[in-house]
Amino acid sequence: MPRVSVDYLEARRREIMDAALACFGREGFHRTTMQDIVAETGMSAGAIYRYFPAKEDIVAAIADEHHVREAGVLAGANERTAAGDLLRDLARVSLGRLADPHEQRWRRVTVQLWAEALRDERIMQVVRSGLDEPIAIIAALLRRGQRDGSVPPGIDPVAAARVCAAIFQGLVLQQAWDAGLDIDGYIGAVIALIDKFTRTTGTKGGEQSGEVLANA
Amino acid sequence: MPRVSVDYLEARRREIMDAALACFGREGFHRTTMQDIVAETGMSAGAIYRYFPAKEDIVAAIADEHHVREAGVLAGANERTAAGDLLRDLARVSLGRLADPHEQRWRRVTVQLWAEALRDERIMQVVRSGLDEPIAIIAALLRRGQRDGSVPPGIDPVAAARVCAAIFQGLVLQQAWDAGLDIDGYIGAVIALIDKFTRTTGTKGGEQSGEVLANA
Amino acid sequence: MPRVSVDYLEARRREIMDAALACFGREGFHRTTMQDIVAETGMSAGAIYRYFPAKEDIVAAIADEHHVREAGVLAGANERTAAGDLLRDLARVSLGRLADPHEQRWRRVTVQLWAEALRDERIMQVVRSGLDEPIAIIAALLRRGQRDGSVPPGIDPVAAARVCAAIFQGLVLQQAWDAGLDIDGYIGAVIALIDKFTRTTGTKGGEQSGEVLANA
Amino acid sequence: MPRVSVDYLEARRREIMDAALACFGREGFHRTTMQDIVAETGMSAGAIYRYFPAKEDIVAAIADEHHVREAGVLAGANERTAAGDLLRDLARVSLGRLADPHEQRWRRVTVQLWAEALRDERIMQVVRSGLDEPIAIIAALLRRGQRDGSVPPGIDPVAAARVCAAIFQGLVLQQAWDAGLDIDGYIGAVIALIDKFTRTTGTKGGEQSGEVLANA
DNA sequence: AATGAATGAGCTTTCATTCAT
DNA sequence: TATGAATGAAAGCTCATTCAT
Repeated sequence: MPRVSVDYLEARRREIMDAALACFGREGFHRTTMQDIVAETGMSAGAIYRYFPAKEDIVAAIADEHHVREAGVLAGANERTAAGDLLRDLARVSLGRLADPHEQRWRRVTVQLWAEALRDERIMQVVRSGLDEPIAIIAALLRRGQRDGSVPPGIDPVAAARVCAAIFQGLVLQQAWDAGLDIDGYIGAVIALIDKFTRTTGTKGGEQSGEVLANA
Repeated sequence: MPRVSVDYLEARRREIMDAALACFGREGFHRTTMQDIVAETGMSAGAIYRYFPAKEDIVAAIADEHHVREAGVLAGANERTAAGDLLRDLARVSLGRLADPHEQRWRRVTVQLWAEALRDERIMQVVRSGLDEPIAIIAALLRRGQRDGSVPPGIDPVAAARVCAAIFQGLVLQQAWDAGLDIDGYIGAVIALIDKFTRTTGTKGGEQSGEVLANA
Repeated sequence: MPRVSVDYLEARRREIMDAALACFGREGFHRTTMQDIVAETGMSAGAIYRYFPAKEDIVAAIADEHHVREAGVLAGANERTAAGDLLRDLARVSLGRLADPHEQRWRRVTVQLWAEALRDERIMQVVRSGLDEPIAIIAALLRRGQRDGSVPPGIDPVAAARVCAAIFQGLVLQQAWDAGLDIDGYIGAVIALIDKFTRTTGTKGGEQSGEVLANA
Repeated sequence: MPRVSVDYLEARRREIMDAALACFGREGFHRTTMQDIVAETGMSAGAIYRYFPAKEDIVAAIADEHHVREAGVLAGANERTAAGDLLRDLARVSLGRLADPHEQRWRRVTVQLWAEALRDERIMQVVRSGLDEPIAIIAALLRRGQRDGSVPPGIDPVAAARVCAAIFQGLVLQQAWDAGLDIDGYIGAVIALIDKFTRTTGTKGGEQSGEVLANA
């Protein structure tokens, strides 16, 4: 019989992660001290260690949550839509999400995680699967497009998928550096690129609604 | 009259920066201790402090050098070549450079710098000008292309330039995570994209030599 | 009218002390945390503090129990038996008791108490009376032996009693370090020593039964 | 080329160990904080960590030194003297050494090491060889005595050697508890015991000089 | 009465930097 | 000038104890 509800424990964990997210975004993982997180949460040091055995585990938990959030975006991408339409939708949704001010806190932490992955295998696995999964999905989508003729043949689908991922990553980075970045303009340029790259199959590319994806 | 020659001082500075680069690439800025750098150089702690007043200044010097190296790549890009050709060359040269094994050490440090910029204004200025300058150059190039009809109108040149930069940044990141990445494949996909995007002006896109740029 | 019976309270106290004994034997007083004891008992932290106001008091209670157990062994030693016989019986009973596997848990804790006595006056008093009482009993016994001629004159009875105590203490220590120690062999050597030291008064030393002592 | 002489480094290490010895004797290993040792040495925390990588290593170094000191006492015991004489000399020298006020600091630490051995394998090995080596030496000596008839047959030499070790250990413990203990009286009782136990071979036991042992 | 989450002082250890030699 | 031993503030983490529920 737990003295406090599972919800309560979850809420506490959330509080800590939110506080850590704020601190990490501000100062980075290494410059953020446990005291900073203690101060941000208003809890005591001991309380935090009840939920996370070490500072490192808070970072790992942040990395995991990051991954879960990113992974959700691509969840509906296997639909039977035309490749070009799907690509456009993916671009609109995944890039468009960066415009949400509620998500802004995560941008800076994402970049920190990229760097941290280089020296922490645990985080590397998380961020790498955060890259490999989208690449696999997009490559499959491009392969399908090549079969139905909407995507030019003679292009390595995986390499092209990497480019798509890069277009996403670059925006994350640029927006982390400059929160005021014109994301809609960026999306416009990306859509234009896709339009040129994929053969439109009836519907006009630039006017697609984003509703092909379930969880927009 | 200086006791030791300027060359000697330069050489020592280089030694320190090389050692720091190795350490930073391995462990990141924060996990690298001055003792690590001391051990890597074979010098004494005191000697290093004679060349850099603080650890932070070594990082800043690394950031500066990083910027100088990156900036060089775009130096010859203002030529009067067709926009599409120039873009292809830029892609080949700047992306192709990442394949050079001698440059590999820098990749991991570059990603570290991206993260570090978020909390160090000094580094932010360096990395941001490392982004803004290419964007300005490419945007100008695209604007020229739009004027001569080789680049589609109705696209924000700055936004499109950002996408180009993102394509570069994403590759840097992906290669930092996986040194064995297929860079040539990636370049192929990028060139294909450019081919679709720009109207070829006589010469066939995919066969351009990279010699338009001076310092390849 | 008490809510719970005295027996119940006693039983819980016992549980705690048993758990503490197990923990202390394993990890020592200082390395044992209250959480260890909580886990070992299966009770809550609060419950334990209801029975012992502080960790220190558990240690003190253990010390007290230790003393009570040891003191019992010598209880019947004032009998009017010949000094040599009594010494032999004391040796057999007090040393022989160490062979009891049920008592093994206490050995390691005994050594811990010896060390702890050096910095805790409360424990010092307990362990010192655990030494002084046997010394007084054995010294009296030797003095009696000197009067009746069975023990050599010209020997300080207290010093000799200290040697007897040492022979006991040394075995405790050696067995704490090595639970597989040959205790019977050790007892044999001690008996041989006593045989040489005391003049046998009719009965042959080595064949004495241990039943002179009441609580064997 | 070391900046400071080896002697200097040795001296610094000594200082730390002396300070630690004082602290450990006063408060035990666990209650002694690094700050205590810092204060006792007058050095800084960092300075101490230059000589010992962890607090545990100071304890281990103390244990090692303890062993070296104890081992020295038995070094000359393989002489061709009569077993009884050798035993008496061993008793006089090893027990007598405890009377030296300069050695008093070690007594309390010895008892701490006994307890610590129970939960630290590294220390266990040191203290156990500090027991096993004397036992081996004394057992050999007793075996020799049994061959030449000066020691009673039918006694397990190893068990008897354990008893001798116990007589030493017991005195260490009792003196740790009470620095004012009458050591000479104790030695007298031990010598009397040896006299009864071993057949004197010409010289009268009680009058032996302690000079049989080289390093008294 | 019992619980166990919370507290926070205090622990060991690290490391950028200094400065006597 | 170069050295590297020394500094000491500050880091991450622990754990005896409390007290709202």
